[in-house]
Amino acid sequence: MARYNAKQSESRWQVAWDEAQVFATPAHSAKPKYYVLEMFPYPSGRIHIGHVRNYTMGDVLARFRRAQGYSVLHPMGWDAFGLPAENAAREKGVSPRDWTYANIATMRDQLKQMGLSIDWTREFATCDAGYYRHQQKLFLDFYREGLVYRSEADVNWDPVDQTVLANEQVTDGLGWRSGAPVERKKLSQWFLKITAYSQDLLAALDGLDRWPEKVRLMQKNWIGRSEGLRFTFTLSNGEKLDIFTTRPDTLFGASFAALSPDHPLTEELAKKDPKLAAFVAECRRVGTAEAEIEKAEKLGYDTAITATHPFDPDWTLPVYVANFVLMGYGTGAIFGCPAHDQRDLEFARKYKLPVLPVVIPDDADPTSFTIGDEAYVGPGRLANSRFLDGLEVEAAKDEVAKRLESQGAARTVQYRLRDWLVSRQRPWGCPIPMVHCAHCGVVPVKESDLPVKLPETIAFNVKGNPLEADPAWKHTQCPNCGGEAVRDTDTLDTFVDSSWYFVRFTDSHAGVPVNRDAADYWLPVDQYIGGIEHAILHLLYARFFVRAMKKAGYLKLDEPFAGLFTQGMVCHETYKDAEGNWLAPDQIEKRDGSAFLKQTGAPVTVGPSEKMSKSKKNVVAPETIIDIFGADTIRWFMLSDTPPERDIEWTDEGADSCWKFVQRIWRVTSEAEGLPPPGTPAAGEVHELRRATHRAIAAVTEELAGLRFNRAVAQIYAFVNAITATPDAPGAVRREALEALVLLISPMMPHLSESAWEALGHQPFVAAAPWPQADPSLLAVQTVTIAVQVNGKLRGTIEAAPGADEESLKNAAFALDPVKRAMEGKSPRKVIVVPNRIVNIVA
RNA sequence: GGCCCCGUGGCGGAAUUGGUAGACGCAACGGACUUAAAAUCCGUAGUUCCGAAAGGAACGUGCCCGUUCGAGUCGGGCCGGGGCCA
Repeated sequence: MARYNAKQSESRWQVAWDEAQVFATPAHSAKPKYYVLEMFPYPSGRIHIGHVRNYTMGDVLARFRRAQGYSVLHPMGWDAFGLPAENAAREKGVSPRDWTYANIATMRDQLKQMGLSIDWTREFATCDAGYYRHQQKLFLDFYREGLVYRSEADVNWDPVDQTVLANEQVTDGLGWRSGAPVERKKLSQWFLKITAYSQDLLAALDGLDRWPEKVRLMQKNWIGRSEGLRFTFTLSNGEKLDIFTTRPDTLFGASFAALSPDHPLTEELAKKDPKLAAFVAECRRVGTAEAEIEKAEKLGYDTAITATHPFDPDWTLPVYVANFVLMGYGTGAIFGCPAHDQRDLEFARKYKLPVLPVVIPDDADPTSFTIGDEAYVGPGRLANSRFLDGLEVEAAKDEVAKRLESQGAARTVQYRLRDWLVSRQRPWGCPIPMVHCAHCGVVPVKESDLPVKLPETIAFNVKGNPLEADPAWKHTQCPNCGGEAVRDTDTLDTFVDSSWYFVRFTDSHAGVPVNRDAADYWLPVDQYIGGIEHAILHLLYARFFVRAMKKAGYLKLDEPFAGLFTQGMVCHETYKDAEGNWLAPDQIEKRDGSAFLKQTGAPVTVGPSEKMSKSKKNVVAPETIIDIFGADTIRWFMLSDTPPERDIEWTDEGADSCWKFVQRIWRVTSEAEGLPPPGTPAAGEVHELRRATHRAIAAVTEELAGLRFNRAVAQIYAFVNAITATPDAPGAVRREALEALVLLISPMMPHLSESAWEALGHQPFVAAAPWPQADPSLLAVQTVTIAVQVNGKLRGTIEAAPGADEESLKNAAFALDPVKRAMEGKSPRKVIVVPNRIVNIVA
């Protein structure tokens, strides 16, 4: 019998599926719908192994649900705008458009070689004008709905590259490309009003019961709801200062008040105080990332103004401008209680301000309790706080709020979530469809003039944003007055592109952003699969977008993704030579458990397994694996052993063993001679292989439905072992087993299973064959093995019919030799019998 | 610092959710087939101790304590690793 030739078989079936349009999804179907989606890739150039893992999982699910009788939508597209294309353009002198589309062509080919059951008729790239024109329309609709606004905002400014940087592009205060110190700069920017949905985005998390708890928690923390009190200080210069605090209970521990450097009052004071102006400028030198501000040394500037304590007209607090107070949070002004807030404490220590504890832990002595280097933020009772003394923290908060409400204070809810700044000073993105007119101000582009297309050629030999430097593109007429005007030269954050692509897939060719019928039918996505790195931003933005699109009349949907699965990364051992240079796996050869450089035989240090990355060279190219073993082998590897949410380690041995298993299945299933023809009933035959078959069907079905691919794989191994262990099973039983095997592996190893299906005498396609059904009568066990314990220690087992009565089980247990030995000189005090499980004799 | 997750053979991992710990796979070892190798097939295998052997005993899921007839699973405390927010 010939070995299975994966290469020939795989390309043959890929062509056949394509010609027969097996995976094209009809717009309408009487079947129930199932929308499975993997996070679409950025077209970086080649598929990497993380993509393989992600798309294999999605494809298994798509094929499984299709076989179960669902109408499955399983599309693919390209998250095609973004910085790498600009870098390639700058470095290689190609156009970002050509570079991107060439990458897409390569990667599409690679995905097809994986045998993914994708409806390619729905494919699009976000850099297609046919996609982003609709995004521009959505932007204008959101503008009309009041969900888009323009505002001054602090940005991280790279003075060398003359560009705005995202927080992630700033490391240790330096720009990631230029290495220059980043400055804070104010620019007029476009915002999406995600905070209009803070409460809804938070509350709706509870309903996402098919999301990982971890992701829901991360989103919850990100939205960051906190309840607090807004009240007013009267200042010595006669002004009022609004304060927000989550700890009104600590008001008697206050030792200062502090303003943000960006507070309007600060700006006003700075006009008359050059030293303060200099201090503010100094604060702005740090980037905008909160973590960075947090890490920076706490600095303050004493304004010489004082604030009157709301409960004591004779008690005044110094008012500082402090670098750690954020204008974006609360009112941009705080009162500082050093004893119970770490930042306030650091500030107070530096400026020698009093630190008075007012909350005493229950187990501490109020007279001796002092604060050292750490603020006390735990529970306790109030002290040193006049009328609050003795109250618990929560009661004290209430009491303060109650008393201050008469002075105009209000209990308020504050969120950490900020509005979404979507302006990017980048040329390879979706142009913002707005025009700036000297007479009319900011004017939306007319819908009939959409799309605002990117220029055909983008010049990269300029400082700053090439769109800004392109007069032909930039200058236009005002849609309002027809006079001279300029386009907004910013483009949208690429997270906007990925916030609604899953909607577009429901009808990628519609002349409007959303075909309402298709969207209503297919959405929400039933199962979304992708990396945990998108747990916060992408998923939160998509959730917001669906709400905004609903408001604009496009959708009736509440949540975009009913089910979410976050898969783990693919890792590999790392290698270094004697000089500490990283080495690639294909440069290494292993002998007797040690590693050597292939070329020279020099010893190699084997390091820990880490996420595959170019910098550590521990990458394995999927196309190489597919070339050697075929797609089914790499797919099987991605599903085996490691639970899908955990990091998986790629090993050559593992790949070999998957390849061997492909061949084993081929051997087992291609021996069809002597079997009765397809369709021969096995019902009525009694054989242990029949029971094994139906147990396997039941188990694999359950594991696949729960996305526990590694356990499904283990069940299939066990099933194949059962088949080879019973070579003389009756023909009909054997046929039933082999057909079940082919059907069960078909979502995971689609090409092999088509070939095996054919070898078993069937017409193509197994990909269109229905999922096997387990016969419940064959799942019932014939005998159960019952553990027998003496004092909780295992002493033996007994075989019994399921549901055997307690008395006979006890008798059988006591009859066991090891039990007799263990019971010597003792008498049973109690016997616990758990039906079908265990007999435990307590002596 | 707070919150959350994880810790099981040489390795990846199972364990019906409190009931026989180590399924399945990798690596290893023994055997069959072969001139030989590869491939394949059959078998062994948690650790330690006793025994010539058949077999038997003790220990065993990061550590300590607890609840229970019974704990990988539940509770408390610690150690180690990771994540998110500070």
